Amino acid sequence: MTLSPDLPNTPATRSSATPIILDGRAGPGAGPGAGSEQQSPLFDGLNPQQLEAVKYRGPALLIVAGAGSGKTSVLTRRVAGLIETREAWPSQILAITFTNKAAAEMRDRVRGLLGQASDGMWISTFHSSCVRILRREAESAGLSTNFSIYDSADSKVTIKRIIKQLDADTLGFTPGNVSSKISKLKNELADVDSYARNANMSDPQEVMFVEIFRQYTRRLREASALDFDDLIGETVFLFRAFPKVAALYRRRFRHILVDEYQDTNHAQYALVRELTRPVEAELADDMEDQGLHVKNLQDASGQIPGASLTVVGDSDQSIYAFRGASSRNITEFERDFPGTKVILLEQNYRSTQNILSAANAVIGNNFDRREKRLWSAGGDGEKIVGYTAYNGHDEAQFVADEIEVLHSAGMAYRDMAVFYRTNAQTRALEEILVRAAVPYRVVGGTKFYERAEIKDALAYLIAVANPVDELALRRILNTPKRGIGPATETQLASFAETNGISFRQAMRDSGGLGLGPKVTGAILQLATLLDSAALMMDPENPAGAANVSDLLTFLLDGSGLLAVLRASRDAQDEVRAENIEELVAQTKDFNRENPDAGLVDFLTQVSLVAAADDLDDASGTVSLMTLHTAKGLEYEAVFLTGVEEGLLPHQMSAGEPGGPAEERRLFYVGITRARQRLYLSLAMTRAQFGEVNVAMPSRYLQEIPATLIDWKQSPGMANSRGGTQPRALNARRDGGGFGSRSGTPGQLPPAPKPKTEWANRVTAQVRDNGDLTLNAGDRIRHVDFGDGKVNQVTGEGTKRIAHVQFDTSGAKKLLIKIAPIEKIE
DNA sequence: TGCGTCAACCTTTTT
DNA sequence: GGTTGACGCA
Repeated sequence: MTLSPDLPNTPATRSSATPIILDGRAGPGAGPGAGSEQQSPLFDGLNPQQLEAVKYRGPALLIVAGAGSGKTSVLTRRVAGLIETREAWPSQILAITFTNKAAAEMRDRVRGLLGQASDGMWISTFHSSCVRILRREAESAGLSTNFSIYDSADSKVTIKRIIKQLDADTLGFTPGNVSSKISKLKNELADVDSYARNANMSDPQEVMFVEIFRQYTRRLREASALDFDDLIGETVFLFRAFPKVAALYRRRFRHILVDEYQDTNHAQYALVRELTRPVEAELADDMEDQGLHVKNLQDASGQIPGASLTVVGDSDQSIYAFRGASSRNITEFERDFPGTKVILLEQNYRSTQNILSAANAVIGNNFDRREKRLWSAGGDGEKIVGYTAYNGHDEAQFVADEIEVLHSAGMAYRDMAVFYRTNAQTRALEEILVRAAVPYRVVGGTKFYERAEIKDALAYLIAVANPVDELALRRILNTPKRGIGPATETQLASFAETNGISFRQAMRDSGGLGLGPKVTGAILQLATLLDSAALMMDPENPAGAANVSDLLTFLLDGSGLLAVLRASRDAQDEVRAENIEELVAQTKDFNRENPDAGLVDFLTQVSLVAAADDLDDASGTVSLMTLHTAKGLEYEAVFLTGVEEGLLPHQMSAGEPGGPAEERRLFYVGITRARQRLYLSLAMTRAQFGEVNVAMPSRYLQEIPATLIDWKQSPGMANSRGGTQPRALNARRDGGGFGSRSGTPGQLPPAPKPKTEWANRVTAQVRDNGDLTLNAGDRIRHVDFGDGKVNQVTGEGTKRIAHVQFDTSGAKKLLIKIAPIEKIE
């Protein structure tokens, strides 16, 4: 195994001042000697295309960057170059990424290159940039500066209420389909009115949808809230409606860089367009008169030319079409921005040639793409390892075993990742990884800020920050339980509606509603709590201007939210209480890191965290994530699981135009994350909704040349020997068994080393062994693995781990407390 | 109003 | 397999 343990093997340990993409793995031709006239370390070790991409100057630059071709490095050096040569002030640069993590990484790297000189740049996500603009320009935008940001769950709750109120479910409307339709429309910059103008109003379905959309829009406005899509759309509308406001930002940002351009949707495209338009001479002169110093920016005709635009993208990695992303933006870039220079980066510095060959072969099946072939100077490397498991647990066991093999060969856990198509697949993986005592982290999934108890606690903060946010108020109304039921809630809501007052005011006035004294008391108490909390944050109040963590503590104490959870005997509530304490700790961190920031800033940051953002490179654990989350990341070893029909490509994608092609890109993205080792695994049966279904190998597997894969257990083998004869694996497609497509019979060779049949057949069985004590030398019997000898016991308490040599299943680590084992003599 | 039980539905991917 | 909603009872 060539794991090259001597190489600097994590991104985290690399100094950002070194040529990041070209560390010890760089091949010939990429190293020094690419030019001798360069004085700046910015140009060190770049290949000719990269160098050109860093140095080129012009109105528009499109960098078509294949996976692993060093685009982030190019982008950061380009930014640094603009500053170093004094072509731009930091404040004139706007760099946009898709995730906060990518933004943070770019910021760090630029800081590594420039030091303090990088302060003042805007390096952030589309959404964060837009929030920043909208809060600054709230007055023009017709918003309050403290507007709430609704995540998709918030939107769905709101829509659900509207559907219920309108009885629209009888027409087949669900929160899911309505919210995705509204989202699509907003991504196309449509609003209710523009949609209604073109709607077929003789269709009752259509009429109802317009009504839902209208009410949704109204509710958000009344709550002073914007949903995710609004953040972009409203910024575009703001710029279009207020040329003077737009001119401020057009003047300010002279260099705009957009990463992952293939994943921009129409609204984001429009935003980029608006920002890169020139400022008309007349407007520029006005600005000069107001003391805004634009003289040196104006050209001969007096206008301020549009900002220079650099976009980086790869249509082969476009995986967000479902969210309205359109690779049209990248294919039509040259037409949209005349005078564009296009640079292709095809040399890959990440993966072995075997991995790249597989990736190229797979993506080559997508027609209608610009031909691009990744190549590496780093050598073939190991073969891809394939494994066909009996079921999801067996697959997970394979992953766990291989992780341990890699780990004992010297690879750190943090350099390994397990990918899957759907979040539901984590269950089996987690069960096995816990049992096998493999340290892991699930990235994304049920995110911290999406947990119910965290949303409850945050709703208290939101209710203070934005008193008219009815959604937040209704969430906390009876959380923790104070005897305010749905009936009372509805009464308060209609009381507010009929009197034209806010829900919050209705709570304050609830004394006159004739509700029971207990209920009234509870409502008034909550209203008072929120009012005094608001006073704490009021800058006018001399004793006020409390920080976020003080406020949160005050609200938790006053509401009893935390106390109730602590008092509960439910073990789950214990976890929930810990989560809330974690949130308190986070507010303290926030205060420390952002001494000048307030409540609204904290809530904004929380609203915009993405799955990949909480990924901690230093955690020392294996990372588990969806293929979507994996984009932009890289690992020494990658396990791509569930490579089955129905999962990858996913069932749901089959009906959608371009679905299978997008799924193929997803597979491609997964493959290209791997540096040294790639594992592809699938299961013959997979449990779904507690039901076991037969799975077939993914069509994409056949697109990888057989010579690149070393099957430890091939689909064909599993078919012939796994005792599942009637369920011939590829029967539906060609009847010839797996791999006999289009005249290439037996593309997949039989497995070289027939292992013990289903030695790994693993069940989901878990037990609690309580106080079972094991010592080195003991013999044990495992439900799945059979008998074995304990070599060593490590760890303490509930985390004790037995290192066992099984007679037939090899060496494994087991978490003693929950492993299905017993001691034998 | 709260709580228990049962049934339905679910799962694509996410800023 | 796990959550959410409807329904019925205290």
